Amino acid sequence: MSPPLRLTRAAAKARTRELLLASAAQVFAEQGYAGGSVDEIAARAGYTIGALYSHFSGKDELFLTLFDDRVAGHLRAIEEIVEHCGVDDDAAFAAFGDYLTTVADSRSGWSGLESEFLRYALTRAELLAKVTERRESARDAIARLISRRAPSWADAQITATAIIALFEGLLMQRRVNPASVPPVVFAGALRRLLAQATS
Amino acid sequence: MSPPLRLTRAAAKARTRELLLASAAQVFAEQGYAGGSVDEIAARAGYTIGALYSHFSGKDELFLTLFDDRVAGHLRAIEEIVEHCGVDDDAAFAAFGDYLTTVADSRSGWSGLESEFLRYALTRAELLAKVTERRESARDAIARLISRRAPSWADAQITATAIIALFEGLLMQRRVNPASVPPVVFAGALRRLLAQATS
DNA sequence: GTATTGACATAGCGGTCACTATGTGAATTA
DNA sequence: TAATTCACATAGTGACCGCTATGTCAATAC
Repeated sequence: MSPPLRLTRAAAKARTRELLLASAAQVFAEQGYAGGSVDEIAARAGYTIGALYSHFSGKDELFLTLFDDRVAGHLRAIEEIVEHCGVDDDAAFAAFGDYLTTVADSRSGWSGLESEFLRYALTRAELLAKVTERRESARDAIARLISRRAPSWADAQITATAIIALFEGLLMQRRVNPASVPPVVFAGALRRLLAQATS
Repeated sequence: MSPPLRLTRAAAKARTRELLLASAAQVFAEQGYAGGSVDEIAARAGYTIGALYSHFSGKDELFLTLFDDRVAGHLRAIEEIVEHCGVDDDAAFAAFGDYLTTVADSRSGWSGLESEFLRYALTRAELLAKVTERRESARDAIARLISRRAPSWADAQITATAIIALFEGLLMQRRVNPASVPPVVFAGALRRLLAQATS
């Protein structure tokens, strides 16, 4: 079970990379993107910035890698819901609500990070394109999930956007004061957003 | 109509303060809280940092002053809605939706700023208390507006929190891609959030 | 065993930023 | 008019940060 005392070069490198990423996730969660320094990220992983820069081109790429992992996780989770629930919308929505609740419980440190990075990217066209692409893929996965109940694809996309917006905002508020946003709220708000508009 | 060529000392000071605040609002909107520098704020107002620091104790106070003005504006607007619509909930909600739409149109530069500052304040207890106080006063104003339709005051507060969360998130998304969040969405999402939960 | 590679460390560069100590001159007061 | 005040300017200061140039030594290749 314990790691081999001697790792091959490749294995050691992969391990270092993972340690750096885990450290970055921690530091960004605690101090934000602008607030977290690459020195601290490296130090907490047990390395120096030299190591960090031999694995990542810079702070941006470090964050984008974490962002990618996260989006990929969401996509996988949603895909599983779709496969598992088939055409049973109610079950799918319930499972999605549960998923959001779980994420809210376990990843609240990420709250606000995406929007901070998004704002930071606003004035950097290349970066903005990358962030936008990832956000849109997440949005469209949700839109697919709810498209059967929406009048149109465009409407499903807008509702998905609203779901993401709501989720991010609630997550932030939950971080400030957990008591004011019990986890069940996520599922409840989702149900209301998905209710058919009556006019 | 034109300002007097000679201002009294007090009038000149007040004018300087307003110019600095307007400049700060612009710079923060463009570059965020961390990203905007006090030097640039002073320069854009036509002054130097010496002037800025003779009016405000620092960057935090500058932002908090703007934040106060903003919250005060919201409270005033909501109060007007309450007074104007009386017990007619539908009219009040429609007016509130209109208000949100107007704000979305005119103040999208503010998007993300509050949550950035909130996160920044998370590790500064004194600052966090001030920000939280202002946010709660805004939340409670909205909660009062919708309390008649909510099963309890606590529920009204949670719904108000969700409304704020949704609004901030949509505003951010609208800034990234205005086409993806037409203004009418704000009123629509509000209506759905206010719909009675059916189970 | 010798040569080569490359993962990571060390030290520092250039830049920015919030904030301060101090100066100055015009408005105010007496 | 002479003295005083104070709004604002000038010129730093120290700290931090992202990033890079370069060194080192152990793992690998031959």
